[in-house]
Amino acid sequence: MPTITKENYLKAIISLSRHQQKVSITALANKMKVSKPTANDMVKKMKLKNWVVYEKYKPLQLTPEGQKVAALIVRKHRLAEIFLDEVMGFGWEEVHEIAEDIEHLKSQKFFDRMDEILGFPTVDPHGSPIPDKEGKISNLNYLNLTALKKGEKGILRGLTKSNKDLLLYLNKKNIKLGTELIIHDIEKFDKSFEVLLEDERKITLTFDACQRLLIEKL
Amino acid sequence: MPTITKENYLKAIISLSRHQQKVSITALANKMKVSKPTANDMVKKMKLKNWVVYEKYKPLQLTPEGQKVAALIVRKHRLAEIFLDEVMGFGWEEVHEIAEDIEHLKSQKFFDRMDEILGFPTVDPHGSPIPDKEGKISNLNYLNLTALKKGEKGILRGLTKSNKDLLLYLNKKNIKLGTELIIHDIEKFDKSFEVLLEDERKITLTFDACQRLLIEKL
DNA sequence: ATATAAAGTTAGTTTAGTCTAACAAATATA
DNA sequence: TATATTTGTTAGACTAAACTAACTTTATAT
Repeated sequence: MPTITKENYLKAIISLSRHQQKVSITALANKMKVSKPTANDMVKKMKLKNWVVYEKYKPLQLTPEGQKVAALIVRKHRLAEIFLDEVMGFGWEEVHEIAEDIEHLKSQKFFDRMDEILGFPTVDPHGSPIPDKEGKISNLNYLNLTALKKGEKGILRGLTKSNKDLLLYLNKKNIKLGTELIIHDIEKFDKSFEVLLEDERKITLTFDACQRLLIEKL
Repeated sequence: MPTITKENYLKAIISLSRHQQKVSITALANKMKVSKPTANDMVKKMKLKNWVVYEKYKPLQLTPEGQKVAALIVRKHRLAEIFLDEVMGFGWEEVHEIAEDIEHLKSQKFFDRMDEILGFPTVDPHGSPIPDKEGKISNLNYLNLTALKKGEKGILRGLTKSNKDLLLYLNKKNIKLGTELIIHDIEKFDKSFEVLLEDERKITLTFDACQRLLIEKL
């Protein structure tokens, strides 16, 4: 049984390995806001549980077993997020923090019932996929908005590296999951995107913002 | 900030002091399923936090401060129970276990929203009162069913010392919170109660069962 | 290629929560 | 009342998760 602490280390590792598949002790320590020796010790313990591949002085990686345990926590997190949003009426920008807490609950029944109430969703309100009960992640491979060319059309399906500010920004512009976007123009000098929305509004998104939007191309 | 462990000790103490106002170390150790030295140490720590009044070799008691902290956990527990029952469709007999886990969540917002969704209830599905946000318990002083005399009428408002078997038993007889009961007769030799229900059914309840039913007298 | 910086490790300490073994105090009972 | 039993305490040890200080490897940069 993973403790809450170890669950959080696992989450930190998968989160870090989304951007670089090999993870350093220092990166992990920073993410977890602990000292390097603490992260080091914990990695050794996780190795004993066969959750990570690790050799002294080398970067670490999750084992398939570690990935599964991690995916099941992510599953709980994301189900909680949708539940908070859709059933309890919390805003898109406040669900993450509460879900951080809920994801560590042990009751399997509780999450199964959420899943059922929500109609067995496969993507959460941030648009990220929800691992199934076996920890398998269906890879829907969405594109980055910056991969689209002038004139192309897509639907917002998710966000990467989402944070409060991005969520509030999108909320303000009334852009949600499912919103249809057409690339009207791309400004050469700063790579900003002029995007046309369903309701005919034309808005400008910085390149940085576009990099965070996951799109299903139409 | 109470840790989850200390929260559970507090809950154990209020639970024990419902039946005897002074609580012994041994009773606490048994309730928490830990050794006596462990309970002893913990009581010392709780004394430092000013949650209990305690002198060596004497029974212990919660301070007003300890009572408040405990009441706020009970509040979370009971809100969770109703939410699980009414919103998530769990059965009356399965909510307790899940709520044991949920009650330790830190997010105030989460419980406030539950409270709102449920219409600010003052009694939980087991019929026990819900402490308010300040930890105050409105004492509705319900009577024990055994306090009623032949011919008297009451409404089931709660249960004491409820357990799975009692809940299943009442479920089977279709007795719920709010069910109206009339004392039809009291059997002298075993003190069992013959009770008339709203739907004209006449059922027999053992004295033991009656002792667990909290009634609002009409 | 060597020196410096960055990254990782070891050793020793701390706090929370748990244990067992042994002893002391309070209570019950012959 | 004296003894036995129950209850409570002390002492010492363990594990998980954290820390700092000091040292070793590996990487980087003249």
